[in-house]
Amino acid sequence: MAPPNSDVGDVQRGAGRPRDPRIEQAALAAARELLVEVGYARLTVAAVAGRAGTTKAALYRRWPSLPHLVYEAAFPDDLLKDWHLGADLRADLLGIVVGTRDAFTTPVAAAALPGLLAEFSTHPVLHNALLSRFASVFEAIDDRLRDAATAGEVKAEARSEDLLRLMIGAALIGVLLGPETLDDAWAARITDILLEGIRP
Amino acid sequence: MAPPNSDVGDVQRGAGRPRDPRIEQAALAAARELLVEVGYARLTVAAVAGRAGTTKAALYRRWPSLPHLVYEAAFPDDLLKDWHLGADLRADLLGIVVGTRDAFTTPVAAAALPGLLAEFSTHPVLHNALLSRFASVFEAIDDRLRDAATAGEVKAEARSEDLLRLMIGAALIGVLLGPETLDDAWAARITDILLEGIRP
DNA sequence: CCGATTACGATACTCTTGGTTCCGTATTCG
DNA sequence: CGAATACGGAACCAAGAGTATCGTAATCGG
Repeated sequence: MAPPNSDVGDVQRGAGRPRDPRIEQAALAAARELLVEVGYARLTVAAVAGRAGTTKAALYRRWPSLPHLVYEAAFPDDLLKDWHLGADLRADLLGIVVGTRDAFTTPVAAAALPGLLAEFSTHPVLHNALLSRFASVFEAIDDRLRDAATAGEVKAEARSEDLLRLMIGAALIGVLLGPETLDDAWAARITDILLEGIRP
Repeated sequence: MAPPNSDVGDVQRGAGRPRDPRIEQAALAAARELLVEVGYARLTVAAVAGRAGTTKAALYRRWPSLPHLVYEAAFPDDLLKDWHLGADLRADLLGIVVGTRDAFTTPVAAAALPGLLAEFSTHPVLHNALLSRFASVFEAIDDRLRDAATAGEVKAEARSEDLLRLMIGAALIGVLLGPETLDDAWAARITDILLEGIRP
């Protein structure tokens, strides 16, 4: 299970000189900066190492490849918070839409997302890592929808997985096409469509 | 305006030896095959040239870069057809959902899409080229929605751009997560959600 | 304190690949 | 015929991912 580390990479040390923890942070910070400055395509390991004040070897000691580093830099563990579901159904759905949008429209996330999506076919580990980020969301929305169904608020056949995919897809398309249109009014409109779409 | 060629690349010739038209076709076919066989990440120019029975130079004479070639191979002009909108609104929307899904779940399109999305930040030309593929769709759905609104079938505030993005996003997410779930039942469910979501 | 182990910075290195250039030859236009 | 362009073939260049080596530093177990 490994200690409270990240989704990817890293093993456990027993003896020998310990890793300098400041390097890990410096590397992630450098990657974030460079992602925004030069974009995913022009991001090089040497540049990250240089800005972090270390060397490529130190980075490859921590991450198996550049995409792994980028993933951890752009999608830290706490990116998706819990949204205290359970209040008004519309508020709950809106919260998920807004939360997904916010997670994707961070400058660093927006810069990293297209490139990472492309790497997913080559690095299934990363694919699963990002998916697992949404696992808790899926479960939450699934429960919430079930409750709403028994309460007669939504159709019984409504599938939480359809709903979640529509939400994520809308946010993703927005990022790929230009996040300037993803304002709060957009979130409200999307939420309304989806909510009305699953009412009985 | 250039002759009836493709969205990207190509200029006009006046004198000199004409290009062998079979090379263009052979290259596109080779690219399609290799995309499916090895994926976008492992697709190399040399491999395409080799399988097409020509050389890199001949390819770079036709396309400014590998992504341009891949784009033309994976998203030919006739990929998105018109759907004879105007009948039943639900049938029209379902047609768009199914059409988008089909366009994205082609083996070659599914293999090329993630990689191309990543290149869009580096090659705005490609970005616009793919977007223009949907321009006609957008216009058609916009008109159709306006008619439906005056007929009282949908809300007046319903935005065709929201609808189209939800459709494309859902199909895209499906491809990125695994197209095996995008069957006709899926298309029907998505269509129902969206349709009910914009009813008055 | 000692040996084993691992990390560190620095550097050099290998290998792949996108893209360019040059060659001699072939084809078309005017 | 001459200018222009394409062709296959091959060499070439530059960049960058990832690996390896070296001398040094830090930590652990004994």
